Amino acid sequence: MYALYETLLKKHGKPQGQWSLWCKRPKTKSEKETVIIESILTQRANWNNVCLAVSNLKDAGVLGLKQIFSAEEEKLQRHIRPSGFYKIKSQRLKILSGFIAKECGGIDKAIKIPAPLLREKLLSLNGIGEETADDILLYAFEKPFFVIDEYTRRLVKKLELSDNFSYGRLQELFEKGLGKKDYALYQDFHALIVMGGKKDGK
DNA sequence: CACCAGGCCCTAT
DNA sequence: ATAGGGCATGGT
Repeated sequence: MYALYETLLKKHGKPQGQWSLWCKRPKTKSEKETVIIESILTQRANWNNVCLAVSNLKDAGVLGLKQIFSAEEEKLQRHIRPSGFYKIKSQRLKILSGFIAKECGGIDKAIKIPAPLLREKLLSLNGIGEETADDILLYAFEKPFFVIDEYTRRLVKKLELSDNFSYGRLQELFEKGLGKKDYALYQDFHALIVMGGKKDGK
C-alpha cells in the first residue's frame, strides 16, 4: 500500500494545497474551523461551488463556528447557496457548529476528546456520516483516520484492490496496509488520490 | 439542454 | 440489509 502512495507521489508531486485548504495542514484555529465548515459544504458538491460559498461566508464575516451558530438561518442559507443543497446544509452547519462550539466548548476542547469517542459523537449528529466525520478528524483535528470518498472507491475499483466496498473495509484496507497510523501520511495520500481522480488522472 | 460533482437521510422492500 | 429518491447549485 505504501508503494501505491509512492507511485502517486511521483506522478503528481507533493500536495501543496493548490486547490483547497485540505492539503495545507491548517494550523490556526480559524483555518481549522474553515476546514470543518468545508466538510459540510463539500458534500456531493463540486469544489468550485464550495469556494464560492466559503468566499461569501468570509465576506459576510461568518466564516467561523460561533458565527455560523449564531447566524440567522436565512442569511446563512443565502451565503452558502452556491454549494447546493443549501437548506439542508445550513441545518447541518448549525448542528455541527453547535456541537463543537457549545457542547464541546470549542475546538481546543474538542481536540482533546479521545478520537474514537469524538468520531462516535460526530456520527450521532444528523448530517454527519463516516466520510464527513473522518474529514473533520483527519484534516481539522489531525487524527489518523483514512478518508474514504468517491475518488478512493474509484481507485480501489480500478486497481482491483478489494471486492468489498463498504466504508469500514476500505478504511481498514488503507490503514492496515500502511501499517503506521500517521495523520500526515493519510492526508497526503488522500490528497494524491483526489488529485489523480480529478481530471486526466486515470 | 443534459449531465455531473470529494454525502447523507429517509423510506420502502 | 439494501436499493432508490430527494436535496440544489454552477460548470461543461
